[in-house]
Amino acid sequence: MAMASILAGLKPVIRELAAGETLFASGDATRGFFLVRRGQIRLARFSASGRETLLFVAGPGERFAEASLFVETYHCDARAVAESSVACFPKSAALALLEGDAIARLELTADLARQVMELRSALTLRDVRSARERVLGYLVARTGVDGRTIAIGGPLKDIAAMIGLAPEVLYRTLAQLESERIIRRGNGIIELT
Amino acid sequence: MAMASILAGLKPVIRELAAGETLFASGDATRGFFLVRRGQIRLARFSASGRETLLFVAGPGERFAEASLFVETYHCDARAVAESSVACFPKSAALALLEGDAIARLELTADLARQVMELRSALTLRDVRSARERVLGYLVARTGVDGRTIAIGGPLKDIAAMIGLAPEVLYRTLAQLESERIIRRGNGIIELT
DNA sequence: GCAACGTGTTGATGAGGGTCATGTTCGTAG
DNA sequence: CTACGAACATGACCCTCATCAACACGTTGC
Repeated sequence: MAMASILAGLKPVIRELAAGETLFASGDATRGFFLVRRGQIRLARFSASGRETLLFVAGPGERFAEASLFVETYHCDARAVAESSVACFPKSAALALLEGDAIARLELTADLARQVMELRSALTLRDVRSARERVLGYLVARTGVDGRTIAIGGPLKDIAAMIGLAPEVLYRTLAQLESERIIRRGNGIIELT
Repeated sequence: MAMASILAGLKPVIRELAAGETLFASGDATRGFFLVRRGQIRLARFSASGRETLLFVAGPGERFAEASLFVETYHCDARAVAESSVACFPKSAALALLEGDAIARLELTADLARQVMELRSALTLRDVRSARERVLGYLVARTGVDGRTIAIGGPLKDIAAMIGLAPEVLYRTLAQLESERIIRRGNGIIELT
């Protein structure tokens, strides 16, 4: 991951969380940003009326609350869905690194810019109503340099969640595309024809 | 807008585009990032098979291709949907400013972080299947400091597009919420009760 | 004044994906 | 080797949202 060399310059504090435990709450003073090592952290916001808005569910390898580096208090609640382990990168050290190290600075900015691009792509993909077209759009966007093959890392149901489809619908759609010879599947690989 | 003071340090090149005109194409050397002044710019990617993936449609006041500052070539096509005017902020000047000016640097990074947060919120909102809950989630997320009122800028159909609903569905949902006394509407304002 | 246009609004309809149920395959722990 | 669970797969049903249609309303143009 691009952030590795940045993170290497910081001393994260490892924090273990039980299922349901709160990492931080809305209004708390920001301590820094986090990286999920194990488990899942759920970021949500509660409105005045008590209604909950789910913002993000961070899984292993994912960072969250990066934007907290630039604000004084957290604007959402972070709670562990399951028993989890997170690395906490303190705000002061991260900002100091951002001030002093030109490489780290460019890297963080570039990484954020890349995230913006990816998120925009993901968001636009959701505008595609048809499951068939959405799946095809996802596959096309994820083709490697040859423009034909897609490596499947992890279970299909995760992909389904990522593109906003029920797992069954993704299974069905892939099966249909395969029967129409539009894709070929095998061994963690999908190939467009 | 947060970027205003950054942008002030650069000398944008104003470019007028006719409807359908191409601003840049995939593979072109990156010139910088852009700000839409008037019209709409459509960012899309074409796969090897000719299939198109829509990435983003930037409207007035929106920037795009910020990530191009950190890569050598554009990874998508930018075409004007309608007759448009864009400001082009040259890559070299933006990067130099990012190197030299600590304030501008923090501002750009903070702005990108904020965008990441917003995009994540928008993406998560799409996971809400029910139109009713999605609209409520959007409203709650957009409440001002009082936690009750939402200012409506622009037509409702734009909001519908933003949250991924057909305009009719949004009209209906708002009407229903109003009839249930959950919201009140009037004069470009929606109030939660 | 009227026509043209876009937004907002509501009704009727249908297709498409969600959900539930059931079964199969595969990997892994024991 | 077996047992168990998770992912994968597929069938059936249903509900919801997209779509089409018709219309009201305000604005702009001539």
